[in-house]
Amino acid sequence: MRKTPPDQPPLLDQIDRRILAELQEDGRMTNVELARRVGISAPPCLRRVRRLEEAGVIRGYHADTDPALLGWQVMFFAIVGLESQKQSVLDAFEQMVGAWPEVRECHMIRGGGDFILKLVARDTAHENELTRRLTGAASVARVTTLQTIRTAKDAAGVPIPPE
Amino acid sequence: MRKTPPDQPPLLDQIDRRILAELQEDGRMTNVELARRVGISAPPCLRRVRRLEEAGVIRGYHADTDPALLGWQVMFFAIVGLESQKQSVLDAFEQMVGAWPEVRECHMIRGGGDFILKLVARDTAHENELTRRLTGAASVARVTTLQTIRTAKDAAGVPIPPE
DNA sequence: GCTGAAAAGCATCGCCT
DNA sequence: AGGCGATGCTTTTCAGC
Repeated sequence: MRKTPPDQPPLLDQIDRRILAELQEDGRMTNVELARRVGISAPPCLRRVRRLEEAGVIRGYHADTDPALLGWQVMFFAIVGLESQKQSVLDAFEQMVGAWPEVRECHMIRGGGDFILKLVARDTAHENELTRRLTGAASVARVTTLQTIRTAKDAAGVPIPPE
Repeated sequence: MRKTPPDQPPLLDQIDRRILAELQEDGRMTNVELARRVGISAPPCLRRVRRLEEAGVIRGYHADTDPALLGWQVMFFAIVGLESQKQSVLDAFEQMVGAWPEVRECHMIRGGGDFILKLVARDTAHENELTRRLTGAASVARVTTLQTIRTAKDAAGVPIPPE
């Protein structure tokens, strides 16, 4: 089957893409420097950045901090299976782990009733305690943890395609 | 090169912690606004930020972009087991996936010879292709993929403890 | 360590091409 | 759409506390 829709006027042109790539790399770059790098002057560059922010393409800017230097020596993933796929159970689980500061990410997995979580812990004892809290939580059927011992890659953002 | 950190006294005081919490939330906040929020004037606030950057506590700043709006409709994790735990095999695998733009994170897992990867794909066909590329890569023994269908939480940075 | 003033640089607006 | 020039803020340095 052929592709259905003809391409609309590209919402993002080449300059927008370069802006996004630059700001994903250094989100605190000044607008003047950004404009210089993408080859336009500062005012239209700022207009483009604002437009990208308002369109939701840029959702925000965040400092990237070193977990170990802040006392989070352990990072681990947890794959959590629930006993039910009822919406109310899923929602309750998301709400619970959403309130735990150690849970940094929570994604529902295709297939039903499973989640993958990314967590930080101060040390192994803390990790064990968090795992026990997960295992013992309401509606949790099984928990598998994967402790990371080395991060070979941790890239910001997503690839910006050349198009 | 080796550097011995001479830090037994609290390297981070209460103000530093508030600076980190604010910049994790909004990495593009002006220094004047940051200083106002943490209750000091701008010059010492800027000095503290520079010190945190130079100490490696702040590793960088990144724009947070919307994957779906940039054409990455699928996010998934892959748990990859290798056939060997030899260092040269582990290194070769890390180097290979490190060069794939679709691989956003690659963590070695405790237990030996396993990795967890976070990837983005344009669509399900692209996801399948990436999975096949992983499965067929040198030294890869098994691949389990977990496609995310909903992200309930995706927090920036790490918790800043009150201490 | 902090404050305050001052110089340089930046963000941002209005207007023009 | 992009660029130029003007204005007000912000950043940054430098004194002095």
